[in-house]
Amino acid sequence: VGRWDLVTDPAQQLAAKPSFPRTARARARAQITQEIMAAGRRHLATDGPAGLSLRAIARELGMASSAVYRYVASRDELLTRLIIDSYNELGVMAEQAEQQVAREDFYGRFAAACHAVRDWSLAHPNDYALLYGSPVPGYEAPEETVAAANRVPALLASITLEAMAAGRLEPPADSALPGPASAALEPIRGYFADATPEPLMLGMLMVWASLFGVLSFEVFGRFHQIIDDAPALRNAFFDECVRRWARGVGIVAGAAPAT
Amino acid sequence: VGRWDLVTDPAQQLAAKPSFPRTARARARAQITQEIMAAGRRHLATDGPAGLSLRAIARELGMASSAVYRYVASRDELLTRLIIDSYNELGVMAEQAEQQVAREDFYGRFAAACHAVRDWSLAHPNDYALLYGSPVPGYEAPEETVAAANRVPALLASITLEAMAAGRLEPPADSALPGPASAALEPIRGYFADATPEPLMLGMLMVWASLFGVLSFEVFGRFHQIIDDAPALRNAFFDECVRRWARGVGIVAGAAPAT
DNA sequence: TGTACATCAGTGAACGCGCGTTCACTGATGTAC
DNA sequence: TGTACATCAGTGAACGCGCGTTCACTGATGTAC
Repeated sequence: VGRWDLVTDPAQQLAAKPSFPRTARARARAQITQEIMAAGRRHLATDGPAGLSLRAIARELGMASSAVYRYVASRDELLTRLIIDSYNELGVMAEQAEQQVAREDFYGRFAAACHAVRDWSLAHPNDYALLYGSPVPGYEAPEETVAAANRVPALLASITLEAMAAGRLEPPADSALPGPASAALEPIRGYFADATPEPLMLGMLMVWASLFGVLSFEVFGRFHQIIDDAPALRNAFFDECVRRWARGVGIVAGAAPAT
Repeated sequence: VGRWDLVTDPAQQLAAKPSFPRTARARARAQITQEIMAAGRRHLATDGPAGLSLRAIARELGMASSAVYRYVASRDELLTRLIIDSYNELGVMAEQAEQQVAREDFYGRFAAACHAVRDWSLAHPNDYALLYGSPVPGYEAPEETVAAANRVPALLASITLEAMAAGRLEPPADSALPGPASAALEPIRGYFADATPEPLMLGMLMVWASLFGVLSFEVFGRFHQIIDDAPALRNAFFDECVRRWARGVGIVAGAAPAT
């Protein structure tokens, strides 16, 4: 199914460092590093990325501000690590939820992934803002982040592509893309099999963007006084969105599974 | 067409203050106020909302930092005014573009509005971030902003509703919403005529969210290495998005205008 | 098992910077008679 | 038209706060022989 599965395994990333700390020092180091990250995420949650401060973290952990530099090279490096962590946490959430649905229930898998993304986003609004909100001024995300960032779109795409391979996509009556629109997809063409129809590729991109469009609105409070705040109703609204997104790529709820 | 036209007229807002400055003092005041706002937007553009600083603005205008307080009560007040200004600028852009299309060309009007929003967003990425990016930590947008914020969704909705009234909507085969999804729409029901089908209302919300979802991705650089960076191709991609959004609410390109 | 040396965590002071906001004050502009 | 008073713009110093990062240093932990 192409290059989508380039997605890095978080376990693999950790394995880059010696797999388990042997000495007391190494163990302490691992633990404190984690405490720093956790404190960082807590600060993110109250002050936003611009307010993330090494000094504040040091204060919270009861150490001198200079001591943090034993664990983290700079504020930007900490940001990068927090970003990668969050992307992976979100990705794992979505992948696990999707795994628990019967393989041939493509709509169910799609919906499970979307809902998992939403649940994580609502539960971690500031981590969400870090990933999908305004870029942090003066901070340029390094390439290490892209693999983690791709997990969710890769998951949604692979569900769709598997459904297509299984002949279970209800082809939406989309005519071929006009030339320039087709050319616009050039950078990602390599990710897909040649047989993948371009309108479907475009549909997948739109699903991805729309999903995070709706979630941004919901997480950032822009649905206030527009959609009822009650969680059950919000959820029902989102359900309808999922249904339409799925339909947009030809995945239809309740389509007869292979018997 | 309901309450959508509650939208405040920016001219009206200005008219709250004496319409035209008579004395030299008043004229100077108006001008300097505008310079402060302009400098504010420039700073927003380089440092983001969290970096908006009254001192920096004062420095840029060559005045003492305390002098700014003659014009602006606080940093938050300045933020609010910048937000309202930006919303109105964006709204005016979209409305003007939409106005230049023949009234019975509903798809054209819809597309013109979407493209105008996009053009403004790409031209003013940091103003865009202020309006549609992460909320500014510690800042709560006051109610005065909502009227201005509603201009764009109101415009898109009114195009759709006019098309419906003109019998020019190709009704998408959407079944009625399930109960909870229907209940979720309660807060906005009053904005629409009773005859407005609920799936259409939901469709309009999704258009709104998806539009800004795609724009956030584009403005914040998340399409980099995914969609070709060439402006013409980006534009073609967006065109396709517009087509699908329009179709989602039953507005079809090239549908025969009334003859 | 014991010792000598290297590594590393953590300290506290310092540098140099920025911020929002207040306050007492000067001097110019506007207004009422 | 001229004068007396009120209004307002703008100053500069100050308060109290925060930040990232560096540096020389102490003392504990790890390692090679």
